[in-house]
Amino acid sequence: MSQTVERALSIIEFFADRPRALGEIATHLGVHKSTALRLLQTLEAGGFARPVGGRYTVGFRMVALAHQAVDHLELHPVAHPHLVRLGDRYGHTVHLAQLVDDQIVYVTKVDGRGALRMRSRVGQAVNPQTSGVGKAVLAYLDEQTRDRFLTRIDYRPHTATSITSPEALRAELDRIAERGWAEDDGEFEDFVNCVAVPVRDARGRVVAAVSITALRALAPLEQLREYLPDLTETGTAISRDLGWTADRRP
Amino acid sequence: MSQTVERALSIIEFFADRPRALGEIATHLGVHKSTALRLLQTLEAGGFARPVGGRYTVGFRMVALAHQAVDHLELHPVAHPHLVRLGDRYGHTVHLAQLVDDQIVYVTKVDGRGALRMRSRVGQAVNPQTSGVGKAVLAYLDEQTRDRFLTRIDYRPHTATSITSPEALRAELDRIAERGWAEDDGEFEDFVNCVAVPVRDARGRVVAAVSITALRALAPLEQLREYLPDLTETGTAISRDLGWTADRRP
DNA sequence: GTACCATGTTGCAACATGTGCAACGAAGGG
DNA sequence: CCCTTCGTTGCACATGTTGCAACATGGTAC
Repeated sequence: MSQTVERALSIIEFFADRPRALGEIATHLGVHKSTALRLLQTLEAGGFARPVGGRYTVGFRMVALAHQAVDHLELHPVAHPHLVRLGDRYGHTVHLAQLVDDQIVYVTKVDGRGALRMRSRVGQAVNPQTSGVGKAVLAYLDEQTRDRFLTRIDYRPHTATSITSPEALRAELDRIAERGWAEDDGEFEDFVNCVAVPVRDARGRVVAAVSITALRALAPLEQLREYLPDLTETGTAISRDLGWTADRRP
Repeated sequence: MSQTVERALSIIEFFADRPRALGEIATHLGVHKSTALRLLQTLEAGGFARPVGGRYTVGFRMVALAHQAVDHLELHPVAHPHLVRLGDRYGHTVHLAQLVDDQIVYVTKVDGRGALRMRSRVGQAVNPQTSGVGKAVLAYLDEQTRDRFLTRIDYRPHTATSITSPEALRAELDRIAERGWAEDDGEFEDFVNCVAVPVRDARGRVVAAVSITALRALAPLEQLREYLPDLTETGTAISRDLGWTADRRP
């Protein structure tokens, strides 16, 4: 493991939050200003840092590479048009989260038409137990993988409706697997709710989930549930585009 | 400048293109496998790399940081809803490109409803002379900045309609400044055309441009020009949201 | 079944590379 | 005009990075 690279990455983490001056960065790392400067110069030369008013931020080369990476995820280009259609029709925020190794990560996001934007971000890992997409994926995982998730989860409640024990979560997941869709009843932020359905790959395994999210004040769960036929159809359409055919259900 | 960090960034560039195996990466850098491995392990630990089937790709932490950075650009959150509205209404691809230092960079992109997607990418620098957004920004720059752009440009033609000399470009920019909008008549790829208008900040300076882009076969320039009243209104609306008022024209 | 090749991984010694220091220049405030 | 603060440069030292050789693993051919 390379100390120098570790420091460089740590710098990026630091100024991604907000632009930072050289001095700040040096003290943050606990190194001499000259050391920080040389790392920054290297990052800047590579387009990973960019000076702005005497401070440094994330450079555009890094942004472009990250977007390129998302485009390369097989799911993103396939699913995107479907999500846009959903967003168009209902005006609420639409998410696609994908199972990647031991995480469930937002891969696409279509903002709703309202003035507020959800805090979620593409590339961010979701809380499996407090989000619709998380539960929609968990519900269909094989025993072993699901258990690995269940034991790693931090069950501290975010809101009054949060699921706070593996047992409760397991029961909820069974219910979800049976009826074919999941919901988030303000379990992460009490003023936000959503409905979600799974997405399958060519081998019939659930690899992702699509959700429609809205402020409770704008569209309560009862209303979101009315979108389920369309949402389910969208989930199936994406699955089909990925090569799935109904008869190959595992 | 740090050689180690340089190598690490070079690795990211390399596997962002497509997933790469350790051996490939080592020979690409011209270093020993063990060296490449340690750099990769560091990148992986920091979430900047991610193993996938014996190869490495861009990690999700890096993606999340890049998205965070774009959200922090003042323009992006302000302009995004306006662009979505345009995309909704016409179904064509909408771009927002911002002037950042000595580059014009795509900051937001709303994909059209067609099956094809434009190759452009958020974070990518645009060709100033062959794109609508590029020319719409150039047209309003102060002499000095504009000239710096004009001399740095590579005037090799991309298509039959490309502008191939500083003189021709300068004339075109004057025309644009006069009428208030720019167009790209297949100057980068002959089957793509677009119209673009400038966006001003609170001080009245042009800092960005919005464009509607479409395949010529789908919507030729004559049709795109019909969107100009709406597009102009959108540009003005974004400018107003940035604090601009018509009387502060410089 | 075995031999072979390609691939990724670890321990170690050598030295190239990154490090902190001190000194300098520039910019801004009292 | 002095003083402080911040970024930048040159240099000597030693720390962290490097390549090597040996090992481990998995796949392929015979």
